[in-house]
Amino acid sequence: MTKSTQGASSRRIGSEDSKTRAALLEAARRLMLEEGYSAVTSRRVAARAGLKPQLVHYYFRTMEELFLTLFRQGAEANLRRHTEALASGPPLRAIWEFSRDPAGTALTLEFVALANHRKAIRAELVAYAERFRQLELEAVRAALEQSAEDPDAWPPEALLLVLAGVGQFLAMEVNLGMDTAHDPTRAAVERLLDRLER
Amino acid sequence: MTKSTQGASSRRIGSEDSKTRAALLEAARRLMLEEGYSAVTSRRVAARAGLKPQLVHYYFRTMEELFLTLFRQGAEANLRRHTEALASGPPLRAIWEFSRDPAGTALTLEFVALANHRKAIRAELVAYAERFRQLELEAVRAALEQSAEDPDAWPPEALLLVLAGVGQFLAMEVNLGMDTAHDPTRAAVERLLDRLER
DNA sequence: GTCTATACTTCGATAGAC
DNA sequence: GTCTATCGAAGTATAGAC
Repeated sequence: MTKSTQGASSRRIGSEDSKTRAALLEAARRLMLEEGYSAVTSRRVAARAGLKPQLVHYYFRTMEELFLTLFRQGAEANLRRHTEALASGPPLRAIWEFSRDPAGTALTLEFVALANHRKAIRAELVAYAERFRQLELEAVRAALEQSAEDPDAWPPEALLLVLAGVGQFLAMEVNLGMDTAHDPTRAAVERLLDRLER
Repeated sequence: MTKSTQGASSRRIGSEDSKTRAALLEAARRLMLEEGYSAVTSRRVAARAGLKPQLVHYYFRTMEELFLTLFRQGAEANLRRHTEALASGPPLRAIWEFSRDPAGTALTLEFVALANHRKAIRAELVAYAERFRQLELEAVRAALEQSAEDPDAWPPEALLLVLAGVGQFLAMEVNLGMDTAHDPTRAAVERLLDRLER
């Protein structure tokens, strides 16, 4: 279902557990974070890893395949970490902290920009985003049931999107070097969380 | 202060009110919206406008100058429209509608991604973002003074960032084709606005 | 004031050597 | 299984012709 009808290009490809391949992925990840997705070219990735450019196309059929691999790797890791965080502490706070993390948000934003005009990447991104949403939604529902809050005023869906939306918005601005109106906003959200959790 | 110490390149540049120049800018805007900033290359912009690639560099010293011009144009127009909207109707609703507009958000997102690794563009984007924030903050303050809401629980700063953050977040997801949990969130925000305005 | 001929660099990708 | 030689297309930018 994944490598089906596409570019019959029968070129040979390197094994998935190659050390070189891992180095290329790591170089790509850093480049993307530091200079944006458009800096992730075969030549620059290779240079960053101290390798020859052609190696990128030995381990990845196309640049898109490299992007997809990079995204899946990060998304799976995040999914694991987030699942654990939701289980081991107050879940609403976990969602808030996760959403407002600047480094994570920077990478996400690059992938969203990329996804906006690359079909395959959008499909992958949306699929993972839905998994995150369901995971978080369950956690928020459980948390709200234990609180004395009126669920009609702010249903779990709305509370989740407020935490995620405001968190990511703040993180995005922090990455740009902005902080106007951030302090009172963070404080207000923290008060809300205090009221809802414990 | 703007075109100071930089690339002494004494090349001649076309006049700002040229029809060709406007066509190039319009082509660039469309490309950026439809395929992202990385599709905005001199060759593609020209092709889109039905012109020769070299013309891009006659009207703009560098591609960055084209991006800056494009951004300023849109930002100024938005500033005018938004100022008007804030004055002519319920301001909190105006902010909410403005923030959750998918087309506007798509362009903004591209510029943010671009700004994350281009100094000059970041400076320009941050400057305009601050002007927007001050403008909106005044409007929110005025609106809250007329409502019976407790200003300590949700100060103007926090209310503004919730409306802007959640709105943009929803718009971003809409652009990706997502809508899970959107309806209850929109409804909750609308109820809040109903309570605060009128 | 407007546009073109042209130079040089970097891009993704493949076929074939070890 | 791993890497290199090489190609054609596309990128930015400049100098100079009209």
